[in-house]
Amino acid sequence: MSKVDIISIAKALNLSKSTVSRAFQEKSDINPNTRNRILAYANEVNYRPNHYASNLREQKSKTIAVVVPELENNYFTQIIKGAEKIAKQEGYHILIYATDDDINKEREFITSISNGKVDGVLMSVVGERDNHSYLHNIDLKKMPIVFFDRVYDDIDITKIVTDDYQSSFDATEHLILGGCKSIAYLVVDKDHSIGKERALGYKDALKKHKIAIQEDLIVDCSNSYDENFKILKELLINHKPDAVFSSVERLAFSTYFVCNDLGLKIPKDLKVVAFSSLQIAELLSPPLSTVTQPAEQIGQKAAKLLLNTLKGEPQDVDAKTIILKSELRIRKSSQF
Amino acid sequence: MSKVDIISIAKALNLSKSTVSRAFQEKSDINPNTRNRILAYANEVNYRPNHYASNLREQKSKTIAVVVPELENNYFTQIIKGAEKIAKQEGYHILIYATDDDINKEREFITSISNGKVDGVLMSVVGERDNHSYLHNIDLKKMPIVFFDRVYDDIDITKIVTDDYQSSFDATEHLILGGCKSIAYLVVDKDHSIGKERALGYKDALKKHKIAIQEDLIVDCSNSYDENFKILKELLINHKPDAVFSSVERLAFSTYFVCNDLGLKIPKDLKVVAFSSLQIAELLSPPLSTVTQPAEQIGQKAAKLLLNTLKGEPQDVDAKTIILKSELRIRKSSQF
DNA sequence: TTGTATGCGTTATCAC
DNA sequence: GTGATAACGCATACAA
Repeated sequence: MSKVDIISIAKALNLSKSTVSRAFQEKSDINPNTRNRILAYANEVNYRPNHYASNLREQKSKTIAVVVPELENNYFTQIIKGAEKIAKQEGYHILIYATDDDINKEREFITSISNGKVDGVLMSVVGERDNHSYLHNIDLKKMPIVFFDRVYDDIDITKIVTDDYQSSFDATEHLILGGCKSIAYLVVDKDHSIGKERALGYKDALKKHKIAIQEDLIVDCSNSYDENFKILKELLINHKPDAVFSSVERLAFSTYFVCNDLGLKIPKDLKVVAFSSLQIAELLSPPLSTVTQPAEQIGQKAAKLLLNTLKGEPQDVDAKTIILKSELRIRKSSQF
Repeated sequence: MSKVDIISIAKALNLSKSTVSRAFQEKSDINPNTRNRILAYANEVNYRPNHYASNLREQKSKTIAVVVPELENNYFTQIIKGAEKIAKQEGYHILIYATDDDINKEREFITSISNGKVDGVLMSVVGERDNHSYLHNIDLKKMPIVFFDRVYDDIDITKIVTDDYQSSFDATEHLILGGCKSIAYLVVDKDHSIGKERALGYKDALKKHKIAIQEDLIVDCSNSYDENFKILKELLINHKPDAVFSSVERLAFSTYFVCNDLGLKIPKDLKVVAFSSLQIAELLSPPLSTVTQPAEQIGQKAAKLLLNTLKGEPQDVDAKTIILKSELRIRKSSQF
């Protein structure tokens, strides 16, 4: 199989390579006949335009990156699915990257792709606590970024978030109205914007109902499954909360495991509500009450905004931060 | 921010662009001092090598594609995670594509990336029934492909699979030994290599124990959740199997939903075992017995083999098809 | 060790 | 409507 490029095609057909190139462009003044002749021959010799070359020439790769904290989470895979759907419509491909909540990985990845690997980025960031000044070295005109879900507030770009404060407030109030007096709040990174927003909703709901905020019940967990198991076991044994509200899906799973271990019954001994987009929440034992974010919609919206930017359409300045609504789905784990 | 490339750096430092270029290569006879001088300046002006250009020049993109049937499945995300881990070590990036079990999407994607978008591909294919002759037009020397899990038998490339026949046999025998006489087998695409392998294990286990194979109990499902719900409801009502063995995770979920709908109790009224890598299988109601494939390991192995090929290392001819072992994890859903 | 020159395969700008 | 030619930014063979 010898190299087949526009030059070899041109030679075979006694044309110039410019004409051949033109045959593959949408809009160009080329004779329909010659175009067909070229297309037919190209098909015959199985020609594919060379991405390396056209990327260089056009300074774009028709690829966008999606950066998420973790892949093994329905929420993020649904977002990716949503983004992919939109991207595909426009002929874009998706580069995936999981940061595992490590700011170094985030920085290294964004930096490494910042000159010609992708045309733009959708990102849910690692954390605010960490130093994300590396972003100042990125030319956001050249490689636009759209944040979703977890964002850096101080970076002035388009952001898609959900109404974390309100959902959190509602979920907490739901527990209070059912009679809970001692509600634990689980978080992975207290200093993170999302953790903070959600914590605020939780606290304000407590305040509204005149329940004292106990710092002992605000539990900062880790990324290690084993550590979390210990932390939560300690919580349930020593502080005996009557409910757990988890701002992170997997901490709810850990809570279930700890309850099984301790012989605690959900919801009798402990109510549980969690941020989660798990599609089989209904099948858990017991079915898990969730704050479910519109994951696929987030992915679609984010991708649309990014692609609009890439197309050079004017940024909708009034909509720098877009807020989508989550849904509180009450199931047996928080039944009274 | 004016354009910063090796030429502008060269000018600023009174060097030639080749020298500057050399500073960024690992092995090149460049004076350590000049290299440091270049690196320091490059860092100062925030230079990033241009991927478009170096890709074209080197005819590689340091990117591999991972093609999976679906993203919203722990099994595949774990595989991606495994592949990503290996890829990252070698400085490769990952392009993700979900085919949604549509051969057209598979063909279009593979074809579209086949000239310079990626250096190689890891793929779990859509199906055998479908015409996959498009692969003959792909230059597998130029863009090597490694199949995993679901493969096209007739394409002679490296494949990573699990011991589907044996796992299926074991799972079925487990149900028989517990006293089941009427075991339904759920599959999505009967003609698919995996479906066939798994069906064979199921049938041979029945044969060994002198249980007649009933075609009515071999149920071909679809990709639509609603359709599957109907199909399975019909199965449970009209054929009253005492066990269900699902070759696909999500069909087990559907079975759970149908049982809830019909008021059937698992495992009392129906035992369930399924191929699944769900990490919270234990938390389902009831905990789901699974045949669990070594997902992350598959991803790692596949990536390693592909990267070895890309490095030009000799293919291990004895290992064209690598078989990894799955694990039967018996939980309450198939307890007697 | 460094500089010069060339090409990777396209697309775009001109002429014709 | 078509052809010649110049970029795109980098990496290498070769010369110095």
